[in-house]
Amino acid sequence: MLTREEAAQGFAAVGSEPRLDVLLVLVRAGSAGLTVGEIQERLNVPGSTLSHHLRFLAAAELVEQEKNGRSIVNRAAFNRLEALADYLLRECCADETTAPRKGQAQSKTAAE
Amino acid sequence: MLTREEAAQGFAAVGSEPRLDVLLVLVRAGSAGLTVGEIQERLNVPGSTLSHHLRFLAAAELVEQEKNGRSIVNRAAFNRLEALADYLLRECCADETTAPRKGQAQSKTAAE
DNA sequence: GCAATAATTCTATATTTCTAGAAATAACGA
DNA sequence: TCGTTATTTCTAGAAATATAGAATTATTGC
Repeated sequence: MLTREEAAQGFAAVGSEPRLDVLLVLVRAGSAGLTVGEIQERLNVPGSTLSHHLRFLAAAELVEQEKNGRSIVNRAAFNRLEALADYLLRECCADETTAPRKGQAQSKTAAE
Repeated sequence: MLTREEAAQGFAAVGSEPRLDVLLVLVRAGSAGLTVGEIQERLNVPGSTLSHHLRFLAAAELVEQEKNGRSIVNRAAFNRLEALADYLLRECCADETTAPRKGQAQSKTAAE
C-alpha cells in the first residue's frame, strides 16, 4: 500500500511528458524490459537527459533497474503502477452523506 | 480518451503533496464537492496557495469549479480521474514477444 | 593494457513551480 | 452605500526541475 508521499512522488514521476514517454515504452516492453540504449533509440533523447529521467522514475520505484554486463535493463514496476492507478479513487465519496455516486466503489475506510 | 499531453498534465497536477491532498478531500467529498473555504478549513493552507493549486488542478481538468454566490464549489472530475488511472497500464506489454505477463490486460492496439 | 561501448555524473543555464503576504475583485446583507 | 465574506490576482524570493554537452566510470573483447 502506497503512502501519500509515495503516491505524490509516483505521480510527479509520470507528470512530465518526456518521463511519461519513457515509462510508456517500458510498459509496452513488458517484463523483458529495455536497456538504456534501447530506450534512447526509441525516444531519441540525449543520454544524460534520459539518465536523469530514469533516476527520477527509479526513485519513485516505478521502474526497476538491473545491471547486466555493461548494460542496464529497465523494467516497469507493474505492481507499483497498479497501486498508483488505484490510489486516486480509492476513497471515493467516503464523506458523501447523500446518495453515493452511482457505479463508484465505496471506500474501504467508510463504515459498511 | 486522454492524449499523452493531457495525461502528463494530469499526473503532474497530482504529483505534489499539497495538491494531492486537495484532490483527495474532493474525491472523498464526492459529487457534492467542497467550496474553497471548506477545503481551506480541512487542509489549513493559506488561501492564495490553495487558489494556486486549485487552478493547477482545474487546468488539468481533474477538478471542476462552479460559482455559487460568492463561493466556488469544487468537484473532483471522476471520469477524468478514471481515465488517468487507466492510462498507465493501458498498453501493457504490447511489444511483448514472449510470454505475456500473467493477469495483465493486453493492449487494444496490439494485434488480436 | 587498450580501444570500444554503455551508462552515469558533473556542470551550467534556463525555466518552472512553490509559498504566502498584500492588494484587488465580487457578491451578499443590512 | 458600506461592511463583510469568499476568492483571486499580484508580487517576489526561494527552491526544484529540465536540458544537454563534456568528462568520467565500468565492462567487455582483443
